[in-house]
Amino acid sequence: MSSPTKVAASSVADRAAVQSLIRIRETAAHLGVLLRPVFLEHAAAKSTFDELMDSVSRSLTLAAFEETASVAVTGEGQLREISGGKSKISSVGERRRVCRRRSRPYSWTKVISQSLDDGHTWRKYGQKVIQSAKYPRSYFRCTHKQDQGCMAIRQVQKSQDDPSTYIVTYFGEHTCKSPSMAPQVIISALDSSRLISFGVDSEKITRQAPPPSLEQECDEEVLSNLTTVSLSAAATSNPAVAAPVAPLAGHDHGDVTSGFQAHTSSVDMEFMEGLLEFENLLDVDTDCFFL
DNA sequence: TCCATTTGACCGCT
DNA sequence: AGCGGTCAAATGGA
Repeated sequence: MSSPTKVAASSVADRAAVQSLIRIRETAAHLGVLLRPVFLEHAAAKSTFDELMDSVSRSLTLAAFEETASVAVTGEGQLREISGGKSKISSVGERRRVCRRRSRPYSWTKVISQSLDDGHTWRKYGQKVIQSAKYPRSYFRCTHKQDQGCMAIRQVQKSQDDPSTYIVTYFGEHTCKSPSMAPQVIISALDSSRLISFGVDSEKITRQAPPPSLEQECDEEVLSNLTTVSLSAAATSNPAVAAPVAPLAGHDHGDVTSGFQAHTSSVDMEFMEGLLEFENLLDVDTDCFFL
């Protein structure tokens, strides 16, 4: 164990490095958006750009992990109190749970043009008008949260630029055993490889996500945060991601796939919307580790 | 009657 | 204090 001071210093350096990488990626992502028409015509330009984004993403992921790890080592005493702070008990009584974790450091975003059917069944649990956003944001959780403790969550919002497309942000991974598993981005923070992998790896899914108790929402969220998801340009070259799933009638188990139904066609992985989430990695505290 | 969606209110985080 | 995420009662459809 290194001294807390030393680790703290390196943590500051790591953080600065990560922030620089985030800026780089932000800029590159902007560029990517601007060059979209060019990419349509020049596949080579697209693949080069993808490579660039991939490199940045990987660097960012690794740097963020380093930073996260150092926090994990030193941050024991700085654990944020989950249920602490203001625990207002409203007149409604104890209807509300005090413990609601917000931190979801790992996410990835898709911009999809027609279908929101990703092969999973989602249940809408909220909708919110977002400041400075034209369209409201809808909140979905996996239908199997109750029966299988699946903590996958997604947010859907119409694109302001192109209302015919939706910006879908996923949080956590599916641990449910849905027969219509869509490709998932899976990695365990405890996985020594620390690599980003796209595609289905059912072994990892089942192994890393012990079915949590349904009454332990807070702990469940900690578990879900263990899933490291990084949006990588490599995803665009992965057919499994580019062509998610066949519609397969959408409804398995008799559940209704929530949201705006249509048929899947093109799925573009976009980085823009995922960038800010990545910054959350900086704020990831020891909640993400079993300590 | 059951289940998904809607929506206002609550609450965490910055 | 304000914004965004979540809860849960109300509502509606099958």
